[in-house]
Amino acid sequence: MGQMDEAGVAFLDAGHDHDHCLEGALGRAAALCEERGVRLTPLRKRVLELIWSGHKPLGAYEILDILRTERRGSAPPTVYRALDFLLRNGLVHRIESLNSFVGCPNPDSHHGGQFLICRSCGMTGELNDSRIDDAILKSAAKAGFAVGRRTIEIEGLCPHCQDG
Amino acid sequence: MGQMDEAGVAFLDAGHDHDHCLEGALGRAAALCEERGVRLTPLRKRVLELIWSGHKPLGAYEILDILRTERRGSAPPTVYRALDFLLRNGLVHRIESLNSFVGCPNPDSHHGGQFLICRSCGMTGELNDSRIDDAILKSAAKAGFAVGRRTIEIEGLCPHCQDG
DNA sequence: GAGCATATTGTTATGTTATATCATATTCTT
DNA sequence: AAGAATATGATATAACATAACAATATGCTC
Repeated sequence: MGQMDEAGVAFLDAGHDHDHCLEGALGRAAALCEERGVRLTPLRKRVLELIWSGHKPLGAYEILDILRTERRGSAPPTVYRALDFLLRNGLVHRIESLNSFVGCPNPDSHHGGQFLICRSCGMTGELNDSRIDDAILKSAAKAGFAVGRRTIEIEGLCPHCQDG
Repeated sequence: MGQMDEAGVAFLDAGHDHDHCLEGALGRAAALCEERGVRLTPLRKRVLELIWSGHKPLGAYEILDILRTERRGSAPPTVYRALDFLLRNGLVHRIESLNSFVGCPNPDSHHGGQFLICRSCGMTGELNDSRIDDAILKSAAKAGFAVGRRTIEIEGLCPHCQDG
C-alpha cells in the first residue's frame, strides 16, 4: 500500500488505497501525539483528516470552507492554529509553491520533505532521497552555510499524466 | 567580485562589491533584453535596480513603497507586472518561502536556482550545483516523474552569522 | 508622418492568504 | 476547587496577488 524505499514515492505505487492510508495516518498521528504528550483535539484531528482525504495539497481556505459547514464560528485562525499544531508536530507539510498543505506519511522523524507535484492532476508525492539531501548538505558546507530547513518542491508531470 | 565555480555562492565571496554587482547586473540585463528584442523600460529597470540594491530578497510591497515615492500612481499591478517581465526573462527569481524576489546573477541561462537564505541577516545566495540537480533528476526519474520547475530553498545561517 | 496594431502603464476594485488581539472555554495540576 | 496553562471563538486587519478596463506609448506599414 505504499511502503517505499529510499527514493520511492508513496502516491505512485500500484494498489494504493486512500482510505487505508488515511486511517493509518490518523492512527499514527494519534499514537505520536499520545507519546509526545500533546493533544490531538477533535478539531486538529478533523483538519488532519481533511488534509489526508486526497493526495492533493489543500489550501487553508479550502479547509475552512469545509469546516464552516461543520462547526459554527470557524474562522481563519481556527484553521491556521490547527495547521500550526500539525506542522509543529510534523504531521503535515506546507508546500510553499502552492500555499497548501499535505499530510506527511512518516511523521515520526522530523524532516523537511522533498515533493513531486503534478501540474496536471495536482497530485503530490513525497520523496526522501538521502542523495538529494547529501548533495545539498555538501554544497552548502562548501559555502560555509549551516543548513536548517529545506524547501524542495519539484513541479512536473506524474507518470499517469504523461500518458494522455 | 563573485565569479563562482560549480558550487560557489556569489554573496559569500570575499571582496564582494555591491555597487559593481548592481551595475554589472543592470548592464547584463540591458544587453540581454536588447538581444532578445524585449523592452527593459525605465520602470522595469528601476524595479530590477531596487531588487539588486541589496542581497536581501525584496517583497513586492516593499518595492511598491519605494516606487510610490518616485512615481505617482504606482499600485500593486505596477510592481507585479514589472516582476512578471523580470521573472519571464530570468532576470530575477522568486523565493517562494519568503514571497520575495532576488536578482539572478547569471540570467543568460534560464534555470531554476537553488537558494541559501540566512535566517539571521536575510542574505540570500544562489547555488547552482549540478549534483543537487542530478540527484533530483535521478530520483524523480526513478519515480517516473517528468521534472519541470524546481523550487530549492535552504534556510540556515550564513558564515558571517555563525560567528556571533 | 498618418494610421493601425501591439505593448506598456494607469487606475480602480477585488480576491486570496495569513496574523493580531482579546474574550471565552476547556483541560491539567495541585 | 483554585489557579495555570492550553485551546478555541470572534472580530478585525495585515500582507500578498490578480482582474478588468482605460489611457498612453511604441513600432510598423504604407
